[in-house]
Amino acid sequence: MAASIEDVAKLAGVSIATVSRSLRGLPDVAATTRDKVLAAARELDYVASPFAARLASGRSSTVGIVVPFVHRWFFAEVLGAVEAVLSQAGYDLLLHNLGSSEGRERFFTVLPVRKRVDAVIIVSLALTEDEVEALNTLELPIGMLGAAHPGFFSVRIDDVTAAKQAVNHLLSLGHTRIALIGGDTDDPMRFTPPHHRLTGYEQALQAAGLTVDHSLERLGYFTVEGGEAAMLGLLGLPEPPTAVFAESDEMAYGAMRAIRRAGLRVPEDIGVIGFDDHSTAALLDLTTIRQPVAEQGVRVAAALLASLHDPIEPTDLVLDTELIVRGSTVKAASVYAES
Amino acid sequence: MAASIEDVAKLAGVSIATVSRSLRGLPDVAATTRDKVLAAARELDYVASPFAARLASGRSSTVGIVVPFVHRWFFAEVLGAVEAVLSQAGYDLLLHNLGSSEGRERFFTVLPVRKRVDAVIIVSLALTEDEVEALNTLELPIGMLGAAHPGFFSVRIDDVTAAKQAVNHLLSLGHTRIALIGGDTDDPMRFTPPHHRLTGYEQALQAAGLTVDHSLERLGYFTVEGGEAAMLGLLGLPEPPTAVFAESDEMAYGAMRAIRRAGLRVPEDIGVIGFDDHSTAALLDLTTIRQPVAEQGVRVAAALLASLHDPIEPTDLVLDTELIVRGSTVKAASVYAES
DNA sequence: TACCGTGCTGTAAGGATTTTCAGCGAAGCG
DNA sequence: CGCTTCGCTGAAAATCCTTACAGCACGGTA
Repeated sequence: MAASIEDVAKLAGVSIATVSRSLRGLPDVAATTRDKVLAAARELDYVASPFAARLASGRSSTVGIVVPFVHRWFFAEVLGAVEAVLSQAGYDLLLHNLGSSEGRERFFTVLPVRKRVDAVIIVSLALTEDEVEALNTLELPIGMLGAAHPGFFSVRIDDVTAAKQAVNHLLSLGHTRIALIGGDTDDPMRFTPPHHRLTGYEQALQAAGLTVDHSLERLGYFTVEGGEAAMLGLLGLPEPPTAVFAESDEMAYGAMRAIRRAGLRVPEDIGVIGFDDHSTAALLDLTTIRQPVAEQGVRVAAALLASLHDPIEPTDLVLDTELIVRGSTVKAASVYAES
Repeated sequence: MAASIEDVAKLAGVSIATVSRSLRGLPDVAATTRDKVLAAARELDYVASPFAARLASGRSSTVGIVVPFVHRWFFAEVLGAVEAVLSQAGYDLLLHNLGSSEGRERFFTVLPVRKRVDAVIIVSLALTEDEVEALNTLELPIGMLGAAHPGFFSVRIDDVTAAKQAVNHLLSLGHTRIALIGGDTDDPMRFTPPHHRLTGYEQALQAAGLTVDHSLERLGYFTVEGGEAAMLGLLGLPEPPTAVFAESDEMAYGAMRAIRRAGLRVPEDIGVIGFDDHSTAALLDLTTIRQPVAEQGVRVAAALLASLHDPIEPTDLVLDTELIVRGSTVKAASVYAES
């Protein structure tokens, strides 16, 4: 049988109230008393029951995180960063993986985090008004990552600007026929990136005095296969593009594969730029836009922890992205492209 | 203010005990009574406080999962599978990411899952006796994934056999000088795979009547860079290998890069086989050994849930691996290898 | 008719903390 | 020296459920 606070109190010769205070490092405990308590606790190998503590205090020492797909690189990376911050602060992490739009719907109707977390992190979801309302009924600090919503604290990158960064890089190399391979802007999961990156793409072209050719915009799935299919479509055009901006590295990989299978070279015939700086981007020598993934995770987590003490204002923190130039846009020592 | 069980009882005109029973679907409640209670609960938007329930019942409805590095592909994949099973059963998932050997040590000394989970899943860790002892003090059902330990339930693949599968494939192609690029068998994180795969590699060679040449065994990091460095070493040998078995797809990627940078071709000059069937393996046209990752997750999770009702025996469940032949060992339409 | 089981329901005892409030001795102050 | 303040400690209420047990009404059995 595990020891209870009463056993510790008895052994230390104090009341349970004093044990509680000592163990939690509260003030108003004499140093000698505290030492006695700590010694007793150590001897009995005592740990407070978190559930009893949570029930009594009303605080759960837990934060919930909601991600669309844990197994995808971006989300797994975020999760790792968030977990590190929280566990170090003594907080538990309650993971909710949506997996599909049904899962998403279930989450927002059931709200399985109710009465069990102190704060919630929402990753990469563009919230509907109903969802916002549902979240508000929780009356908890909410942190968003990778998307923003008025009234909520958020950490993200500026997808519009980042997309411009990508397109401008292609423009600076002299390309004028630049295609876009992106995610479906009508995606039921309502990711924000596709929409914003498409906007950035179009704005960059217009700013350069080019007209937007919608036949060069291919929207589909956020996967390698999706990128490949989209590229095949582009290659079939009477006048194919000379460069492609893919909204994710994975789509870029698919595009590169399609280009090479068609007997063309990257970057000589068609330049490719991706987005994310996925861990394999360097390997595949893909030029891309790097976004600080772990940092975004650390920032939301830290902000939420802080908000538990003194409420913070719902700011929208925008982190910088960085252009990483590699061999898929600029002729260089591209291992896979060399003969 | 959120409604309490008492409010529901009052509204439904029954006692709180009946409310509790009704809401949890226990028998011994008249159908009409239950309906009244459910209606009242719905009207008040009532959800039981999990902490009060846990304190009163002694059950936590939570299972803890311990992974070395969440952000790595394999673990993220496992996590997703486990979460799906648990959340569907109404269980919470408490994530613990070790991150380093210090993190590992901290976990096993502090045992942060104490008094807060009903079961624990340990992923890919070869446990020391001290760690086993620590886990046993928890007196909880323990499930292992990707490793086994007598006395514990486990789900895994047979790394020795899988490694033989890989080497036999190379042998069947006529290779006789086959190198190994693997993980450090003295890794402080004590992953099991490196050790077993090395064993399988050696056994396969011996079974084929070949002598094991230790200069062809390169053990380092489980990363792209590690694989590349190892391959460089092999290429520098007086008589380089004609084929390489890498213990992970990522190391295989590194090896392929090193080979191509040296001006050699895959698979014509050197064949490469990996391990895992990582999501990018198809993209890079890498022959590999596929292991059922999600299935392992589903199996442990399900087994542990079952063990909460009636204790199961500590079986060791071994799932099959599968050889996936692609262009890195057999001349085919390898996109990146073509001139 | 007396008795017994059956099917439901309610009462009340936990469960293990946190936290409020009262209290006590000692020190400080005038 | 008397009174206040301060520092520390303990008693007990509060947190919100689950569950053992007792009890009640009713139909069935002997």
